[in-house]
Amino acid sequence: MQTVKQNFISFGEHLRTLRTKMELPLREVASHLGIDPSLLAKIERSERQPTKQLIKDVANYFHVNEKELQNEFLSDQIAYKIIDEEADLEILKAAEQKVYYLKTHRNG
Amino acid sequence: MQTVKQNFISFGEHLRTLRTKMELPLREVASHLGIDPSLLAKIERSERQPTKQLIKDVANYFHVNEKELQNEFLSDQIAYKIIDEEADLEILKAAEQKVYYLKTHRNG
DNA sequence: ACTTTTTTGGACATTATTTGTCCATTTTAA
DNA sequence: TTAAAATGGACAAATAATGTCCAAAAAAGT
Repeated sequence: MQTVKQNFISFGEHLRTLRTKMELPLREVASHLGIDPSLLAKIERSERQPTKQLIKDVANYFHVNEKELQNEFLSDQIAYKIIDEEADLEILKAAEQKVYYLKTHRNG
Repeated sequence: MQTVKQNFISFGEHLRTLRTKMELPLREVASHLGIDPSLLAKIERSERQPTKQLIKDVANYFHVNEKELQNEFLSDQIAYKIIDEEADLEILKAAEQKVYYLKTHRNG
């Protein structure tokens, strides 16, 4: 049996899942991460954004892959942006092309 | 013959193309747009971001589609973000799924 | 070569946005 | 019903972005 990855879950929701599965209160986890419990709660609810350092700390604390968490957070940001700019999903394809273009044309 | 759309061109580059094709100096266009020539230059070079109002003004001034310019700018932002976070292009798919998910789950 | 116009780019004050904390209130569970 | 946990608003502090001014560099014109 393998884990089914639901990649429409936000970083915050994922974080909350990790925490609640271990039955830890905000207080406990926040303390280990060196932040205020209220801030942790806000991050879980996507009312605040995690810093890179926090993502790293979360990955260490819960023994999950850091890069995966980073990607998760980044895709959140992109999704939210598209929604509140009411943009067409087409722009993702355009963005992809731009990434290719920019990467192949770096330094010249 | 139809126009070939190169959608890896940034908003700024597009703007510069529009301006130079009409052989207008920064001074001239900036004045019509109500901004400093230096700011316009920076926007053309993607050193500053256009406001929504400016995108609208640009669309009017050059008689081009506003929504298209908006999308162009937005895809720039996403592309730049991916590049400087050194993120995997996979996240675009994840973002797309999140958009679907969030849109279908709005209000509940 | 000289002058004028255009463009670039740094410095900087201003404005806007985001962050993290505190604390009161609400919710949950014991 | 009381103790612990979670929420959420307010707010100061930190950070980031904006737009202007101006001097220097580059390009165009004579």
